[in-house]
Amino acid sequence: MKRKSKPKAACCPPPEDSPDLRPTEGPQADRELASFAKALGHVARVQIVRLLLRKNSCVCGGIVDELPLAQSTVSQHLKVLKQAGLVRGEIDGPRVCYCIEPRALRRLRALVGSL
Amino acid sequence: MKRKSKPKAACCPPPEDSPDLRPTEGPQADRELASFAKALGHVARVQIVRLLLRKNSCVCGGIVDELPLAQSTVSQHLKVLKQAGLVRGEIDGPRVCYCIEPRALRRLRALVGSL
DNA sequence: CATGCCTATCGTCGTTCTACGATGAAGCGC
DNA sequence: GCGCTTCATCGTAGAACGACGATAGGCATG
Repeated sequence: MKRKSKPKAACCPPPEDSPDLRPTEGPQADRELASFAKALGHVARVQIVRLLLRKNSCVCGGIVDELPLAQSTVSQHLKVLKQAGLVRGEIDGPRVCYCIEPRALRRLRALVGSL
Repeated sequence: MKRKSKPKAACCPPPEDSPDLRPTEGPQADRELASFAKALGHVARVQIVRLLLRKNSCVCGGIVDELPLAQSTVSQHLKVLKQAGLVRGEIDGPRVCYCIEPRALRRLRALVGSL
């Protein structure tokens, strides 16, 4: 075998279209929106999200190659995105596969749409 | 006359529906989105935006009464929102009338929608 | 003109963010 | 097992943020 021990077709789950019943207004929604917005409040993190969307298959730390930032800095940005729930990381052997969390993205769109 | 010297029906312009031709991707769009997101990356500022939307007529510093923050702090948050282009302030006699900038909001929705 | 209200700005203090290099932990291949 | 790659974490330094009180300016009212 060349590289990957397990092919593991996709670490990123399919879109899945559950309706999401949570309200888009009220104090809780405000906190949610602020949290998402804060996570996206840095160009590097927006670029990471865009990168993960473009290659809908998830890139690992190949993100580092795309950004003019040190590996540790990128790792920190990924941590922020992960804590905000926008991104998920899955361990795949020696590397980590990051991908967008579609539910969070839909939630964000709903919250922004409510403005 | 009791209070206001000029009735001045609305300092907030009508919705106006110009198409907005700017792209929703690319480095410039990333910076824009990050800038908007940063401005909304604080609960108080989300609440201010929601407040200004609810009373579509624009409240002035009555915002201070609605938030558990000092007047100077609210003023700073308004400044951030204004610099991000999300909000506009118009001087109306002794007070200042703030209102949402609909174009910015639509732009934000478009940018988030492109994710 | 003097007073009072409303707002912006200044100065400050503590916290958080952003970036980096260095170090550590985990897994794969030889 | 040994080394290599990959990623996270630590420690640090400088910048930016968030909050406040105090202060200053603008504009109505008296």
